[in-house]
Amino acid sequence: MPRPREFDEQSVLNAARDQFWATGFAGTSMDSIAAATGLGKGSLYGAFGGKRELFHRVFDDHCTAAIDSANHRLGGDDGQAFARLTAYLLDHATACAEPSHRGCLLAKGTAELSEHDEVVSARARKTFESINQAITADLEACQRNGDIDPAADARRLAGLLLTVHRGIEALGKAGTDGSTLRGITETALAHLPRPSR
Amino acid sequence: MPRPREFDEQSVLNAARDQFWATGFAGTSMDSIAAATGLGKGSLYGAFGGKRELFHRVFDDHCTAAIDSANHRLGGDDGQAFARLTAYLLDHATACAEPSHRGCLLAKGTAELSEHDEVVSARARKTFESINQAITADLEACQRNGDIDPAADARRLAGLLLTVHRGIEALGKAGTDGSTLRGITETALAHLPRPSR
DNA sequence: GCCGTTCTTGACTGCATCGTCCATAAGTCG
DNA sequence: CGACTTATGGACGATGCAGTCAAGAACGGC
Repeated sequence: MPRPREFDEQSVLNAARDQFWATGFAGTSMDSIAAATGLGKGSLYGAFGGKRELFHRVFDDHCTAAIDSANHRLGGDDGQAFARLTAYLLDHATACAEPSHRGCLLAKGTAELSEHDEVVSARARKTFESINQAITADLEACQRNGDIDPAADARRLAGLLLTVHRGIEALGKAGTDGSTLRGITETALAHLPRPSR
Repeated sequence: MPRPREFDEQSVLNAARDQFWATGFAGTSMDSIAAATGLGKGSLYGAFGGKRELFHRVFDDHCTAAIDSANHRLGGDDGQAFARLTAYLLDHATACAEPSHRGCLLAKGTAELSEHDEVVSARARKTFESINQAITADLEACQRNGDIDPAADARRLAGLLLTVHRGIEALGKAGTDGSTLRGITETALAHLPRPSR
């Protein structure tokens, strides 16, 4: 019985995400989002509630996508676990050095809002934890494959690699070049404990 | 012959820094800075030029302080280089987990503005490079002291440790607890190459 | 004491912004 | 077809914002 929505919710969320991504939360106006999506502001407020709620929604979707990507890229149990880990981290280093790379919305949003918005910080924390688990599972597969010392604590190593992942993001945002970022990633991978054999 | 300034420039800069630190560049108004310092807006504009110039000034001072701190904490050549490095990184991990820790202005400013402000990104890049050099020098001292494999590439290792340093900052902002952050730091230090002896 | 120079204060301008409201359009069910 | 429910789009009000300006205050030199 209701009148159906005329817009595609997902594409509106994508447009909003791009705006927040480019100019941050405080730097983005609802008017600019309305202009970017073609919607009237009434529709925006009616559908999403307000600026903060809209951001939460976008942020949440983005975190989910990041977790899915990590699980997808690192999952599997076919003897290629170490190669997958290497590719995951090196691709990230390369992507972070792209001039067009806007920096992870996860990082930007956390930096800007986590201090004042518990919703954002809790979501970021859970996201990091999920990515950590994905890396941990991959490292455990590496241990079964004989690529990593089975005596090592996979979870601690995963924490270190996640930290490097986030640090690469931070350095990339300052414009550090891609070969440097890849070199750092390679150094991190090279110093993982190998089986003593 | 001119009328002298009534305010202390440094304390005004500190107040402005705290405002930017707490609410970011876009989220901070010149009115709030004026209120925090007690100055009229005319004085602010007269003394510093404008919002962006004021931020640049604050950011620059903050970067200088970060570099000085790294040099001071890591410098020396007395056989304690490894202990200094450990303390530098562990203290940072502890500080990042403090609820009151606002996250490094360097990280927040870079995340928010580096994409659109070449002055900020260039300054951040130089700051990272300077800290990298301080860590490199310390690692070279470690090599001379026999704490690190002298065959290792100190500069590459320093890049990795700087990345971990920045990554800790990012995780801390999401509220990761201190023991986890210290554990990651310890893991990073533990996997540095020791002399083969 | 007087003058010129610089600082201070706060009012002011013009514009951006958040969020609301309402008249209207577009559907659905009976 | 008509009534009802929901979406739309733009105007609107209130507030906030960056930056300017003018009138007066504080100082050093003469």
